[in-house]
Amino acid sequence: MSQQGLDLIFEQILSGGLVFRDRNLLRHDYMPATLPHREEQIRRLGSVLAPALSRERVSNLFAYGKTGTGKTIVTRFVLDRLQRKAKDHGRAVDTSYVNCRLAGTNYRVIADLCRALGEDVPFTGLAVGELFDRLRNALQSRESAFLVVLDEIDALVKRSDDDSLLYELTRINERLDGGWIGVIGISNDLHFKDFLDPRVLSSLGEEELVFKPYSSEELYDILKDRAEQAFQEGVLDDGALRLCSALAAGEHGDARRALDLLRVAGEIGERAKEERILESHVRMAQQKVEHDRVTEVLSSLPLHSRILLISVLHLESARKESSVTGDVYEVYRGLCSAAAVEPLTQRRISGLLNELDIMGIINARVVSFGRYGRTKKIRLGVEPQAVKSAFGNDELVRGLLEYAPRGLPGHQGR
DNA sequence: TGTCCACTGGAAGGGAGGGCTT
DNA sequence: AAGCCCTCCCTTCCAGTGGACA
Repeated sequence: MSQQGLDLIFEQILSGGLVFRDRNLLRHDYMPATLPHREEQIRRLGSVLAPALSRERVSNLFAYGKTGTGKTIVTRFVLDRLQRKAKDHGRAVDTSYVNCRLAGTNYRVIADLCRALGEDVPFTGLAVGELFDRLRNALQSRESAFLVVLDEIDALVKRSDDDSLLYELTRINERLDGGWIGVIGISNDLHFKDFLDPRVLSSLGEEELVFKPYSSEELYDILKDRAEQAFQEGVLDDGALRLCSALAAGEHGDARRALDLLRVAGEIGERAKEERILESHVRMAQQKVEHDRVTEVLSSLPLHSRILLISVLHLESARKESSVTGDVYEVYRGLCSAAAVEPLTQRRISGLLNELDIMGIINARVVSFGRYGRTKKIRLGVEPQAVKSAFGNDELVRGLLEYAPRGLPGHQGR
């Protein structure tokens, strides 16, 4: 491309481009001035948290609903307004937002909370009890209200199979006479409550807030609101907007998904130098969004999961039917020895297969063959081509893609 | 009706890699 | 440096299981 051509692209982007006026409005972390169809939840959450302004303790709250139903943005929205109000009136309200799935462990969640209060803590090494002490001391010395948002709180409980963190957090106020802590738990698993200790549940679930999936019409309103400012006038076809809403509504009313589709559709049109964004662009966007998700997940897989996935791939291309755990494990061991890698045990592989299943990369189903035992039937859940291209950069694994394990077709499936 | 297969999945624990306090 | 305590990733052990078969 000539330097002039490149210059032109940059200029176009700087002037907002032919398609977009401001594409950032279509990102899901963008905070709009209003949140359509969530007035009820905003009011409820606002009234639960309002006492914080006068330093009174607030009830803990538990918000649940599926992904993209506005839980996170509503919470952030209300906290943001609350903090502004507090500032106007010279009151101190500290807030912290932690995504428990990203944080990963109890330790890291509390460490994040400590840091939000200005307490410097190491990323590992301390006893959890010690961290709690530090958190308590920080709260005590600040004498402020501390509102904590624990997003994807279910990940924490399920992973560590231990809700002591939540128990301690909800009880921390009992031993404080200066500041206090209010917990807002967010979960997209509606059955999450079943995992909780009744004591935690009664304390955390003092208030409950439910986020229903958006309907297609509601999504349309949300998208229209943002699209009007995000796109240049007259660029976006109304049919494209309707299709985005309908597709996302089909996927449990996910606003995040709808915004992604719209943004990617715009970008596809922009790159093709189209003057209008039509339904066809949304269809292409849908494919691209899915492809990107798979590629991202695949490229973040650790070595053994990669070898395992290649084993499934080999079996599937050799047989055209689903394989069982034992067969997959055998091929996996073969590949490991070809790559001079120490294989993991079958128990561990069984766990990895479950993980791949949850991610949607394979489909695994427990079946019984009666006299011939009980096992998992395993099929690849993504396009073989996607696996090959995602692993293309991995020298070690790329060799295994070409490697033909011995005795594959002769080994009959049942 | 009992047996038996090929696993599944829970539980416990080891050890590597890390940091803290004394 | 020693003694703790943490997480992460893994192994070992083993009870449990659905359903075809004798």
